[in-house]
Amino acid sequence: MKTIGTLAKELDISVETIRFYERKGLIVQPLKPDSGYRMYDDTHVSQLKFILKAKALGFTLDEVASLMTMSGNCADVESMGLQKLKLIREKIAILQRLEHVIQDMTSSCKANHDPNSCPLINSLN
Amino acid sequence: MKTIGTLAKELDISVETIRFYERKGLIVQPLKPDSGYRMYDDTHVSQLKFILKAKALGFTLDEVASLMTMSGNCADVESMGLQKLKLIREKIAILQRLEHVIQDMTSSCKANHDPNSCPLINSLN
DNA sequence: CTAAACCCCGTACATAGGTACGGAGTCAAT
DNA sequence: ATTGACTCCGTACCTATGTACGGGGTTTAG
Repeated sequence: MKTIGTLAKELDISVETIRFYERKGLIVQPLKPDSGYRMYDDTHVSQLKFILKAKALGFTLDEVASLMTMSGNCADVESMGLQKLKLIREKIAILQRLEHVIQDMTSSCKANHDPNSCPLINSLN
Repeated sequence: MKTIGTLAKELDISVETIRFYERKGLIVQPLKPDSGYRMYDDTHVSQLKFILKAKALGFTLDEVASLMTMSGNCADVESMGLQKLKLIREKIAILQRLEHVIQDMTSSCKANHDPNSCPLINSLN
């Protein structure tokens, strides 16, 4: 059993973040003995690790909450994963188009020798 | 000379957005004759188009503001473009890693026939 | 002339995911 | 027993980019 500060240090997040997740309903408030202090055990640790991993995969906190209640239904989980995958691929496509546009623009800057004009700016005009 | 509503419609943005850009210092408040109404001409139109194009390339409003004052210095503009390019490429790399991870996870969901466990959830635990 | 449509300004609200603050209670070490 | 570190709670604040509201003045069409 550890206090919130110890847990926070262990997971490398802030105390406030843990309390925030609790308020959001992502984790249940743990037992608070006489002291009134939250006391956490390994169950809480793995719950929080789950949240952090899912977050790292790009799931929003609301989605993480869904994932946690969904654990029984693999099909639902898969569908959520596929949806996220679609979103990720769309984002990649957009960014790659931007990459090319800006690549071209900066290349023309590099090739430019006219001090009185900037091709990048010009292409925005 | 057009009023703010006409301009907004022409650019397909809201009146509030134009006023917001003005407050942010991206555009200068235009002349306001007797009526007190903002009156815009083609200069304002092209300024706003510039902003919208730069925004579409992923520049933040603060960066757009810099770009607008930077127009004389092509090297500075290029450097900002390159910086943005770097950021875009980093984002792409992260998303591609995520893409593969989630792809693998959902694939193992599809291959799963155990109704009592979900590989995606398991890999988060 | 009147009513609808438009514009003014300042301010509050929205999102997502936290972060910070302040006053009070508790715990651990000396 | 005191001191410093820790925790409690509720609430306000933060970023970025707008959006919405409300009470008032203006313009324009009929």
